[in-house]
Amino acid sequence: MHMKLANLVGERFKERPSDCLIDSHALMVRGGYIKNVANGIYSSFTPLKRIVKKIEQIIREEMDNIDGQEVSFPVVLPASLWEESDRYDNVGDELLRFYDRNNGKYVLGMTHEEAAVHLVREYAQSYLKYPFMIYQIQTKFRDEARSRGGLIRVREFTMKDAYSFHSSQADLEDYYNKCHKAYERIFERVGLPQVVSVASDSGMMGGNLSHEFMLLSPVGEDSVVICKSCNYRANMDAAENIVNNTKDEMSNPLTLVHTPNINTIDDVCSFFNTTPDKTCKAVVYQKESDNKPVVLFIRGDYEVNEAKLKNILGCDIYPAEINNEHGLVAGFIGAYKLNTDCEVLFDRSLENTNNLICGANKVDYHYTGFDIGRDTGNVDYIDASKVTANGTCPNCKNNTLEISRGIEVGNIFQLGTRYTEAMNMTYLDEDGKRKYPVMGCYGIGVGRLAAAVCEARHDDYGPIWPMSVAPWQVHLCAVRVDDHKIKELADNIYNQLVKKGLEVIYDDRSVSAGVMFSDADLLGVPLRVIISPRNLKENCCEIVSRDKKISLKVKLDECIDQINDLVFTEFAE
RNA sequence: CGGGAUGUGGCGCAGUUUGGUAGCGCGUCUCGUUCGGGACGAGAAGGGCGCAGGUUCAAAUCCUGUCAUCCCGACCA
Repeated sequence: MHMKLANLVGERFKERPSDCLIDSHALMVRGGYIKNVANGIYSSFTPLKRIVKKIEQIIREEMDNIDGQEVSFPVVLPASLWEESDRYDNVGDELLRFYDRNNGKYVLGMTHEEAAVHLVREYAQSYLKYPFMIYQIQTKFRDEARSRGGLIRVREFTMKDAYSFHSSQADLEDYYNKCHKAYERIFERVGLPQVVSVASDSGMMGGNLSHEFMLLSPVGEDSVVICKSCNYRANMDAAENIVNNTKDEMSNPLTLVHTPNINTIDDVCSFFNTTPDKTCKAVVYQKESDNKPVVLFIRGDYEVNEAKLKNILGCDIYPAEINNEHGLVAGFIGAYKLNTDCEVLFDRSLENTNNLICGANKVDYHYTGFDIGRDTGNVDYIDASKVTANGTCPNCKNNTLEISRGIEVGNIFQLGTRYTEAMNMTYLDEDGKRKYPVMGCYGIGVGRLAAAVCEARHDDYGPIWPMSVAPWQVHLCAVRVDDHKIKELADNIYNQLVKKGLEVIYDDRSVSAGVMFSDADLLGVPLRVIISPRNLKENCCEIVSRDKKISLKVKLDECIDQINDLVFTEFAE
């Protein structure tokens, strides 16, 4: 089998495609790794396919290492399975629903909890069968509202998803920790030791404890809260916001002020010549369940964390249109004497505040001197605001929180009995009683992980793949193949390297060195071997690493062993 | 689903304001000269301007509709 660059299907581009915003996307297009087929749907060329295979193999080894058994679920699932778990109607539009020729309802699998339960519920009827974990590496489809960033966020993608089943919560927790460690090994082996785990919001998966594995990167889509003083790390959606207010010594009396056309916090601040933290704003949402508005009061300088609010309300929410019903006066909603039949909530950012400016529930009027304790009586405060930079750490209480962006490359969930109960999967326990097994689930986006490696490890000229996932181990360049001696020698070295069992891409095109090296940069193979007249004169070949850290001249009769050594020692990460 | 932008040979773009029947760079093919970081010369192929209507003697340019892509937001195991 000859793997010559001249025959490699796919073209490489000199120029950056205009619609590629992030580097990994641009380099994967420029390097002939991917081609867009439709919105959020890509084909892969051979280089990416080889990378993905290696990543999958690493994942497989680590999953098998924690006693996982590889299985395969269908991509197309009957709606009835999703109705059993009550998700058919509860998951949003990202679940692609369709009908077959007999008008049967089906969905494209976006996650496989139902299929996993379906596969094992007859088998695992005795406590003696537990625990066990099954996993697959397979295509998922999620009809995302907006795909972006090349392989970072797509609609069709390959994912490793694992499902564990336990006869106790304690056993689940034990396994969860094992899986956490396995994930750390996976990310380290693919060349991303810097991936961190953060506490996360469980979202549509249900269940309790969950973690996300994040590659911190400015192009990431998630906000991650990290404490500089301790090891607290959480997704913004799950981060508790701690606000320590101190009251002014004197509470001024409530004073009605005429504020014509002043209906945003910015307007209020410039009108009163003050700052947003001295204001109380109202944010109105509508509940998905009954469409009723919910009013949340929050200090003017904080933002609503909709994920947390959603969890508190127990249903989906969306921004409300305020049409001056329910006693709500758009732009002038205030907590004092708000006469409404809506649910009213107070964020903890308002706890222990006074002398704030708030709306007066009357067009063109605000109050100053609002003292929440005095003017609204005793209210309960909820945690529904976003953490801010330099906020207080919920763990160590220092004001050392930082906010970064992160690419979520994997996650792990303690699901509990959410699915086994809904789908009536039970087993007989030691004590003779019928119980619901406890589940965990564990995902890694394979394509996204490849993109993340590229994002974290590249220069202006191309990706710098680690040996563990590189499409080839050695990139052999024959400069000046019109010289018969060069051609013969390079062919010979190629054959010897292949005979050694090395994965070699061989460039014997009759092109200028610049073209050859640029293409090699785009393919990002860790070791480059250069045969050229110049080297031949010294009876040498040149071995350089893609990251430029190694550059050697090696005698020809030693080069095969030397290359072999480098691949399996120096670069064996 | 809101807001913004863009669709012109394989890729990157100009031309649109002021309608006159499409151009540049890269790439591709042929020949020759070059040859260690995207060489040079000569020649050649390839698009009718996202799509559908309309206005006009004439539309890439104007109008209407529609589709697609990208960006911001909403949403998201």
